[in-house]
Amino acid sequence: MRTANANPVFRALADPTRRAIFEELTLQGEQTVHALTSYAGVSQPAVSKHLTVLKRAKLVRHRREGRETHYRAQPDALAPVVDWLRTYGAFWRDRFDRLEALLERMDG
Amino acid sequence: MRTANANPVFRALADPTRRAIFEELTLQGEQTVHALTSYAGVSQPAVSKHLTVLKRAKLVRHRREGRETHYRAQPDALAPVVDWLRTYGAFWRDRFDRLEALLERMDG
DNA sequence: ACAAACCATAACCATTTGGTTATCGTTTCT
DNA sequence: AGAAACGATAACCAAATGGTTATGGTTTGT
Repeated sequence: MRTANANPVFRALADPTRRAIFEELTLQGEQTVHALTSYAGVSQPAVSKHLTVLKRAKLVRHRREGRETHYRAQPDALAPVVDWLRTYGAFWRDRFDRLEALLERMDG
Repeated sequence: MRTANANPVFRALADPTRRAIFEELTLQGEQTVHALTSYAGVSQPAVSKHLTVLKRAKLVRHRREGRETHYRAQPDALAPVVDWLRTYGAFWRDRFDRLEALLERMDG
C-alpha cells in the first residue's frame, strides 16, 4: 500500500479553486455540486470539471442520490504528498521520523 | 511567521520535472545548472525556467560562482504545504498533533 | 586576444488548462 | 404530463505552460 502515483494529487492541488473545494468539503462535510457551486464562485460546469480532477486523484468520492450528487473529501488520498514530504522535505524529515519511532514504541 | 502564500509552492510542485530537480538537489546537494541539465533530460533553457519557478516559490536558492550558478534546495519553503496538510488532511492531523505535543515535551 | 563554457533571456510553438455558454438526460415537484 | 432543478458533457476560447532553438553576456582556459 506504499504511495500511489503522486502526480495526479500534486496536479489536483495546484489549482486554488480546487484546493478551496477540497477545503470546504473537509471542513463542512459532504456537499452537493449545487452547494459547492455557490461556494466556489465559478460556474457549475467549472465545478464539475474540478470535481472530476479531484476524483481522478481520489481526493473526493461521490454518491448519487436522486438528481443530486453528493461529494465528500477523501483525505487519506493525501498520503502520497505526506510520503513525498517525508522523503524530500529534509527539514521536516527528522520530526516525522521521531514521531514514527515514538508512536511505534507507544503503540507496542 | 505563520505560513507564507502556499500557491507558488503548490504550483511549483505540480510539475514532475520540477519535482525531480528539487529531489535531486535534496538528495545530492548543491548542483550547477549544467549538472542539473544532464540529470533532468530536458534542454538547459528548460531547466533554467524550472529553476526560476522553484526560486519564486523559494524552494531553491542560488549562488553565483564565476560563470556557473550553483543551486541548492531550501526545504523549509515546504512549510506552507505542511501547514496545509495539518489543517485539511484530517486523516493526518492527529498524528501531526501528537508529534508536536511529544516533541515539545521532549525538547522542554 | 580568442575560443569555449556556462547560463539566462528571447522568440516561438503546441498543448493543456480553467473558464464560459449551451444542451441533454434524469429526477422531482405541481 | 409538464415544468423546473440538478449535474454532466460538449463546444468553444483565451491564457498559461512546458518545451524548443537562437542568442547574448560573462567568465575561464589556451
